[in-house]
Amino acid sequence: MALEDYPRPSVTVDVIIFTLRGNDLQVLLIKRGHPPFEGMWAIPGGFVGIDESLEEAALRELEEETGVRDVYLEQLYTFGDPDRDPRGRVITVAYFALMPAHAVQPRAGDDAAEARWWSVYDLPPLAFDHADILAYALQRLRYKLEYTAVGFELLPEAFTLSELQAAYEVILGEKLDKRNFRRKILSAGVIEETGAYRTGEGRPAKLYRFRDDAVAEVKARRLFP
Amino acid sequence: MALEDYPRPSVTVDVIIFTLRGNDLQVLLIKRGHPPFEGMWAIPGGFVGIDESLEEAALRELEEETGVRDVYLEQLYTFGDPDRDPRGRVITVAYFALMPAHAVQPRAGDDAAEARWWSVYDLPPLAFDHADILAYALQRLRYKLEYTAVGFELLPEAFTLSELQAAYEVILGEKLDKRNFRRKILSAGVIEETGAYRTGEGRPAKLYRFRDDAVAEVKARRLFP
DNA sequence: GTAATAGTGTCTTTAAGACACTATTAC
DNA sequence: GTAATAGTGTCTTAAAGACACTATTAC
Repeated sequence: MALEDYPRPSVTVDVIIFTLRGNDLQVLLIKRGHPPFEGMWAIPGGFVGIDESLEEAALRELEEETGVRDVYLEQLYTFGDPDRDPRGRVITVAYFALMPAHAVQPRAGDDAAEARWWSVYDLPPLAFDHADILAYALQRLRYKLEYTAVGFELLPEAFTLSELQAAYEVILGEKLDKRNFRRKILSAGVIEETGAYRTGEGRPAKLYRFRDDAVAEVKARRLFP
Repeated sequence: MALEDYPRPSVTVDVIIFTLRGNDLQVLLIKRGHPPFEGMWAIPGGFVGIDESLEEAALRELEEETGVRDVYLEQLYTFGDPDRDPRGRVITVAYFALMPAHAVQPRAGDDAAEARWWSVYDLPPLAFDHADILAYALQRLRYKLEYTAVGFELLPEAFTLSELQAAYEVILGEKLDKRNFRRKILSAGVIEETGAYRTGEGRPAKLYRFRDDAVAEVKARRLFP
């Protein structure tokens, strides 16, 4: 039996793009310029080219929306409910991306009337099943934050420990103890001083950078030894 | 632009079916009865029906190969390299399933000449990119074993602590300390005595069962507090 | 000096990891 | 009794979590 004998679904990639702006965790959404769900906000995405890998398609969409290519990108999950798109059978492979806010000025792509950042804590109604996809992406981001060093992907190259702590607090949605936070992050050996300081109100703060030679994954505590 | 204006790939699901047999971690493979890769071993799978969700397709494949439906099933990853299938563009959504060995007698499905269990530690050459998929599935299984209770899905309803420990050892590929293992698993509160004993050679052993009301996920040790 | 933010140390509790012997059964 | 397997406890070390004050700057 040949490939053509089976009905083929359409396949898209959707890319949830997270960033930190103004001490808030935000996500890039586009306002749909065409039906279905015209005028509603949606996760940016598009069809996978027939000669393009899934990751290439995700990188292409990312670049179309943000002009940026060199960021953290990870496959999240594949959503394939038969009725998730009113136009027909569309399976979407969701990715999520992390980028520092300064790196990017959002642009509206072809199909979008408008593109802007939204706080993950104050989202508009979303098209398709995109609310579910975004909720899952946020859960995964929080989870990874706790046992890997992906958090640094959201910060500029140099940052203070207070800024880093604030980033963790806004993503996790909880307050952290300053002394424990510093002890743990410094003993993990994943950051180093740049030698410079950030001045402003109050005492100047040491600037740090992420060490990309650092082994950034911590062994989960085993449930069973 | 309508859906039909974009070229559509074929979409399949592949299901990596793990079990424990004879103190070995094994996986169900089928011998391909048709080209491409005719005569080679492959992960069971098939095309997604046009009105079928991805999970339904995976459950259907699972049932075709094993006759079993009510087992642990989890989406693993979606593989979509443009040249992973010589017939054309085929994207596959991989799932993995865990089942106790006694539950199942493998059956060859339509496309398969033969189906049998293989030790994950002694696999034949595999068709397509299935060696990569299987390696990734094994990595994920080991990882999940350490911080969730999925391991029980591979065991019969009642088991002894020695059997449970042997299962963990064969999956993780390392020896575990008996006293520490028992202390940890009992204090986790995820199993309970059935009241019965297993007799055989040596001292009879208490039988346990998994408590499905148990909260079976342990907080990973945070890299950052 | 005041306001604002950076930076620092100790104690308690909990879990991990190393380690060796006794108990119960069939024969 | 012997062979075979089940079952049990303690000590040391490492990390988590709770907790409050001093240091440095701009004004």
